[in-house]
Amino acid sequence: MSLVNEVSTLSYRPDLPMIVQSDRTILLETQHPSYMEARQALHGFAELIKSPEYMHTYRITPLSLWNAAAGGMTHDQVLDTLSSYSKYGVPPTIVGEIAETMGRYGRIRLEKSGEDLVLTSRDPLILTELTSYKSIQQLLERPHENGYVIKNYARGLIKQELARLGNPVQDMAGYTEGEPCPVRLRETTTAGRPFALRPYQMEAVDAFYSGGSATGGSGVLVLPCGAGKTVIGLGALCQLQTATLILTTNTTSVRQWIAELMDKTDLDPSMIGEYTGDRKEVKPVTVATYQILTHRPSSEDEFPHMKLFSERDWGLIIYDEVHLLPAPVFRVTSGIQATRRLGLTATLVREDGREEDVFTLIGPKKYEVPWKAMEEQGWIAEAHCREIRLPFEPKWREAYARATARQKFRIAAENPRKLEVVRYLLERHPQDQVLIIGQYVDQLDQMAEALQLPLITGKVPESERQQLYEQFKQGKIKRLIVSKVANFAVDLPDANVAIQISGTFGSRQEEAQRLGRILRPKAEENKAHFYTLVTRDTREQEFSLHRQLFLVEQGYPYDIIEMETLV
DNA sequence: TAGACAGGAA
DNA sequence: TGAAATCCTGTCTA
Repeated sequence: MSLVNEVSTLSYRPDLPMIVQSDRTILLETQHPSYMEARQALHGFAELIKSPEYMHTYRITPLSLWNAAAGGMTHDQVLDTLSSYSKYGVPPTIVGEIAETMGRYGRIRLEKSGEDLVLTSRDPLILTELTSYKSIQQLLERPHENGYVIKNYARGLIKQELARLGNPVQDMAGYTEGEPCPVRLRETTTAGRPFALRPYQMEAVDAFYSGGSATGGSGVLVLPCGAGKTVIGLGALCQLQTATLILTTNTTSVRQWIAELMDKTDLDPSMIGEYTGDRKEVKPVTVATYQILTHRPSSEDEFPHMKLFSERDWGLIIYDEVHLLPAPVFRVTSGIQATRRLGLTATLVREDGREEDVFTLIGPKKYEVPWKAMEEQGWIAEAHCREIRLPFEPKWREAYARATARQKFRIAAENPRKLEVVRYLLERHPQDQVLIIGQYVDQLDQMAEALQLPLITGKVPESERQQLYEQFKQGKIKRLIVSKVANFAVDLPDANVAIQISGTFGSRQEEAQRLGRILRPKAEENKAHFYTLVTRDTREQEFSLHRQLFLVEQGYPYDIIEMETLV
């Protein structure tokens, strides 16, 4: 470390792409020849927070460092990466902070001692310091030769509280095995096609399980859309052979999990249960929605369906789309820390900032497949992202200027000139399957009317949706306009071009999901196009930048095109 | 007993 | 920052 220190203060290397600042942010030049390489290296322990055209800003946070540490990265590796790309070396204060922060991961542990759960540390002083907090004290039962025995219900609470105090706990107390459930992956699907986990899917399952019952067995796997999250869940289930509760976002997804369980495992259908508004089955493998868990007759009542967590001796709980996990489910999860937990997601970021709860209550990031790596291996299509900026007509510019902050975003989003650009793009892609995606139903209505194209919103009955999906899938329809239904519909057919005419305020995961819609590998030319239409110099442009962060972090550059250069 | 629909929730 | 979609439950109809 002292070596890094010396080098960093002595040298100036103008040929390198990065500046590490003492506020733990990093500036990265995007035009630099080693930009891609540096981006990839940074991705392991820093978070992208701004991505204007020439200079990206990353930030190193405690959470990003702990996730890196949980993945086996050392602070020397982090510092090596930083110093090997940094023009001015690494400020000495940062060197110290990174070592200190990463050192905190694993410094405090929970261990099992007979029936007791013991909070312990190699460093008795730190234990004394932390247990002097009232909030911690009230969770302790009594002293122990290695530390403190905690109250039996406090396993989750104490981890949350200590993480809040900046000290993540490494939970080594192990898990209950759960009710056994013999199950294996099949080698051929019901349709007779050979089936096996792809290499990265196997690695993901191993990463989740590795370390056995103490360290392994809880955590989050981060996989792009189309990477086969469900299949990886099945892999974990077959690895553990235990009663499993699978939680997901909506009923379509519940049915899809069940279909996959039937198709790709040797479980008898009588062993698989659906727990939704329609049915309340509790079987060795049960699939439920988050919504039924959080439903309550009135806001003063208890959550009657939360008892599902204790209705069977679950050995594994799978949280699908863990970035959407609702707050009450976090609370219950805090109380069931002895059960193995697997989180699946395409984006670890939550727009509500509860990443820390995911880290402490579900577990650290265990494995991540970068989108670009999937693209290189041909598992997903190669995508081109373009932002097209267009002007207002004077009349609209005026309305925008007069509008309140609230209305501004919507006025910019509904800029009628977007229609011209959509027309132009449709002409450019005569043979492609195109999805036009938007946020406001009024705007979509007008667009559908003007272009004479079919439109799907939440109002369209399920049967009609299925029909349109089917025609689109067969190529009988080549264009489809969709509202936010596109975010939820698992059964939305694949396209190879998406035109986003408006999006929500700045949701990174929505952007990722929409790009995911067009990333299924294509038979002929394995290429996909993602266009996003934005009114120039408005709030819409700001929010668009925020939405793009996640994809830029994954290595998708956005080409900026001015509308005037198109027509 | 199933399906349609309204109303509330997050 | 706001709009839209979804889900769950209860009630009504056939």
